[in-house]
Amino acid sequence: MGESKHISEINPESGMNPHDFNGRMTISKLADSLALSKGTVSKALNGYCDVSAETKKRVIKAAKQLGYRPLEHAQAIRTGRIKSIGLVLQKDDYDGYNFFLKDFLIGITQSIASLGWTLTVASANSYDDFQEVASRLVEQRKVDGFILPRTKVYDRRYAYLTEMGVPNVLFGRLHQGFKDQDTSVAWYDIDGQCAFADAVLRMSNHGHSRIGFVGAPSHYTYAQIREGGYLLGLAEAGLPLDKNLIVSNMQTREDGERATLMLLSLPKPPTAIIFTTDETAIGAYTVAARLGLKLGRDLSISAYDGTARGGFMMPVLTSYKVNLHQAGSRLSSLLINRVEGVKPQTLREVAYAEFMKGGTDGPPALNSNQLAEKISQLTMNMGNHQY
Amino acid sequence: MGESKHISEINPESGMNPHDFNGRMTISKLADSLALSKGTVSKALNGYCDVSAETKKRVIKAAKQLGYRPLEHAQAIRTGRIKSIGLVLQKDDYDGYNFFLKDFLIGITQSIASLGWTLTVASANSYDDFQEVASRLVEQRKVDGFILPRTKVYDRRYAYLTEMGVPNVLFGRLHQGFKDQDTSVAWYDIDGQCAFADAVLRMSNHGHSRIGFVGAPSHYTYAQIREGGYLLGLAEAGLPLDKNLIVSNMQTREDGERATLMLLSLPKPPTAIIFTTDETAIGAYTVAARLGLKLGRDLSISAYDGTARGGFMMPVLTSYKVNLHQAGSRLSSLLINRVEGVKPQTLREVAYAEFMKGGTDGPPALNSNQLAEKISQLTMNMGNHQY
DNA sequence: TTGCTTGACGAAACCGGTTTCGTAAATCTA
DNA sequence: TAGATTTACGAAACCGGTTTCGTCAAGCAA
Repeated sequence: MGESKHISEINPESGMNPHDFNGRMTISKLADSLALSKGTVSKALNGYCDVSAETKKRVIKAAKQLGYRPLEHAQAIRTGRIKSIGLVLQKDDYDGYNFFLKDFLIGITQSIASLGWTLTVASANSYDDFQEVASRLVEQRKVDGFILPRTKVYDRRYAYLTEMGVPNVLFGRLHQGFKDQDTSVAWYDIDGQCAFADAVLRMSNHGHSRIGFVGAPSHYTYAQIREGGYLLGLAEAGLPLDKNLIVSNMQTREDGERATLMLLSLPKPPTAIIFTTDETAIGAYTVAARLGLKLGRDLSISAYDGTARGGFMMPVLTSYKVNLHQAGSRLSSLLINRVEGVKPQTLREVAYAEFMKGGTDGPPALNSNQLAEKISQLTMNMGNHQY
Repeated sequence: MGESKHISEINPESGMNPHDFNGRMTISKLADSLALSKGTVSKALNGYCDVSAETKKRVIKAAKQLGYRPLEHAQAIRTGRIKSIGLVLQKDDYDGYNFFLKDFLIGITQSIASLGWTLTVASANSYDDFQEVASRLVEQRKVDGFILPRTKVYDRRYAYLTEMGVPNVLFGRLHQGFKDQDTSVAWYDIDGQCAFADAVLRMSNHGHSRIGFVGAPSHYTYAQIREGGYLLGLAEAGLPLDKNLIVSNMQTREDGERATLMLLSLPKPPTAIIFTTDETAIGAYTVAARLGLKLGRDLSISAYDGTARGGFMMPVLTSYKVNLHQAGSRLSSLLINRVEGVKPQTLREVAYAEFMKGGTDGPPALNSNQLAEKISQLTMNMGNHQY
């Protein structure tokens, strides 16, 4: 906030010396060297049709030779396009993606770099804050559009951006009945349904008939989809649905502990539990250790995400691995298309998670009754004072 | 790559409707409403001294009322400042920070948002690639300077940027003898030396006299500094230095396993091991489990980083927690100062890691000889075929 | 041949800012 | 009070691009 400025104040100690870049090739210099006007050069480079094919070739060749690259923010003041993708991290978001954020970011940046686009990262404290952060970025033209990770069933970020006419692509789908669902939503999703159906079938094939499910907060679309997969899997395996075996709205590791405990305390406990996320599944390790149950034998579990920390556990957590590098890459590609005016209806993709066999699932050593018996003995021995 | 463009081609389906923002307050409109020239308004807003104090007040007030905010990339074409910080993620970087990347990014973005700066994230495949990525960002004026995480002893990124006159701030220090060390380096570091000296003292206070050390790749400055802390701690505790107790250049969890095994196979094994990173320390869990050693009793370990996955382990890993949110915040502040011409000599800060007591350290149940005895028995029983 | 298109380019306006420079009025000297 | 400075602002150039518009020459049909 300098109160005064003079020409002489230009600081020679300043880190960036503007003169370093005075040799930069500008469109005017390029035009001079071609004996054309800069308008014509601009038009040639941007593919306007009122420039002859021959001239276009000459210009493009010279541009390459002389290393001309337009200054994108100079273009932007006219075109309104800054060639930048926005990603807003939410501080209050409890996400396993944290563990793979680097993969995701590299996926995005690698795929956009060759197109001359960049990634602008911002952060918000909450969903409400998002609105402010996003509008600042858009008004300041820092960003042409947004990738919206962790889609909620009714996603206010999507609603807000779409209303403002700001391009966006969802990582995950919306609720079926969400307004404009059919016309203006672009998304990329990794299908949880088939993965969870598969998980149930695997457990069933191991010989489990009572299979529990630990769900995520239901405002996330993925939570509903994965639960749907669980139900589908039960149906396909010919197993009855027992609502007591479903615990919903679990998110943290501690939630996972509680959920595991609740399920194992049932009169007829499940011999296998399928967790919506690796995070909650980790909670089962603690409970199993306390109860003296061996995972993969006394109790089978499997999860979804395929995060590194599942691989750190002993035994390694059986899970479905999500390719976040690819997700970042595809999402940014979809968004760029969206910014360039492609209709959202055509910008929808589904990918699939990859099964990663760990050591936490296997044939049940005990049936449900035996397991209940064992648990009650064990907790008795422990004086039952912990629970 | 449209081969031709016509006015009529403006796509009404295009996501971003430029007209949405035509209502934006520009400096010209602001000037009109004040009956001043836009030059004067610009000068008033930028604190030039040839505008009367009264006019300045009027202008600033009106700007606030009308919600005027300059378009930063329009300013940039004249000033050369885009008010953006660059961060290049390296794909080949094996880093524990991955687990805290979100914290780090939020730390950066939160502290710069209020100043109107943004964060531009890019990625490179290697240190060589860094040069290309960085120069593209600078030439295109996408970025005013860089935060350089994971400083190496001889950091080529720093050398390159400094030579090009591009502002940068290191996360970590350089080697003492690095050229320009004293004049042109700005950095933020979390001091590992005192943490590792402290770790040794704690183990010593527990009653350990043979304390091992597992080091990180020595081209990282932090590896040298932390090892220095270990040596300092031994001296302070009055313990002799036994070079057999030091294993260097370890990075992954598997490295940690190997290192632990090597140390425990010594004729006089350490009863405590201090790991440079959480990552390598995790490897000790596997080895301890295999050998039937109870961490925190038969073998004590402590580490550094304080990553979440240390907290997931059982028992919880004793570690020193690094505040990456704060690091991001301070680094960006230092960089902005650097960009604005503050001399690097004054842009150096040290912070300290916080001790996090877990369950992996405690008084030794066995002395070194007893431990060796136990290990040899255990490995015998296992038929010794695994090693 | 004449008149009408069309093609291909340049001049100039424009985008939203910053900065230089000129100058009238106010203030200060002598 | 005249002359010299300052003060405070406007006009206009400028940054590096894009886009509109005018125009001239070539090509076309009548």
